[in-house]
Amino acid sequence: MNDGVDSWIANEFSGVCPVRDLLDRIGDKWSVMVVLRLGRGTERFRALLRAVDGISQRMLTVTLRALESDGLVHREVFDTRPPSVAYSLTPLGVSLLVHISALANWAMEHEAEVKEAQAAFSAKTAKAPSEHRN
Amino acid sequence: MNDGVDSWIANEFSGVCPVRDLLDRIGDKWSVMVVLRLGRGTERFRALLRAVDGISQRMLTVTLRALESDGLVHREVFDTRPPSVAYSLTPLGVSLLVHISALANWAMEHEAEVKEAQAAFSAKTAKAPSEHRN
DNA sequence: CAGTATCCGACAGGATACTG
DNA sequence: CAGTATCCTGTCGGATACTG
Repeated sequence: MNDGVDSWIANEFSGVCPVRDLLDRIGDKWSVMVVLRLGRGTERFRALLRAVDGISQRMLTVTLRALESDGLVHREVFDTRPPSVAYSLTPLGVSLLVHISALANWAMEHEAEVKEAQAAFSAKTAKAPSEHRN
Repeated sequence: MNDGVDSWIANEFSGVCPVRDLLDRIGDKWSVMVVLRLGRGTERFRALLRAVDGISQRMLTVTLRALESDGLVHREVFDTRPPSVAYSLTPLGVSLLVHISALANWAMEHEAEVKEAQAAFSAKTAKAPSEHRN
């Protein structure tokens, strides 16, 4: 199953690698959120803007362009009045969505564990340094 | 399978969500690379520094601290001369590694498709704008 | 509605020097 | 070796205003 990554990691691991590329793309602030949302189905610009909470118009445009250029998102323009543009996942995008969803699920399942670990870590580091209070 | 994310997306999708949190953590430049590398087994600071190509000493420290505080990485100090510190994945880290590896594999499998899409996109956008040459 | 163009602040992260 | 402390730059991304 993991033979692909495994062998790659075993050899040189880094330098020029597809994982770095992938992260440089969808590792940004919004890509994953947009892909997840589009996983529900085709959606228009405005709708996405409202759905993906906190994203600015500019960043939605930028993100969609990037995803489109990577072949993950399909953009279809309808010459209506007022103009309308629909975005949807390409088959490639769907194939990625699977893994992203898995990651999202992991995040939800282990949310508590992470918070617990953070609390433990804070407690541990709080007493370690010779407390220099302000 | 996806019912977790799905129902969440269906409701409000965004706002405060575990996926945002996860991305804010491991969505940075190095976390995923380090986790992938540690997936091979315990490794010491220097070794990691050499293995994860391109990372600076500072960023390795910062990244490891973050991963440790999230409970994904375990840090063990050996009081030797010279000092030695070993890093390894916690069970939680391993559970995440599974999905990250899947993503890494996806990246490798679809590397060509993405590049193809990018070429097509460049070609398409190259003629659209009223070429303003430098 | 669906963008594009600017401006700008915040912060991620690289380089370097120093410590136990 | 395994860090910490500083400094400094690039760029990510938010706010705002304008266009077809």
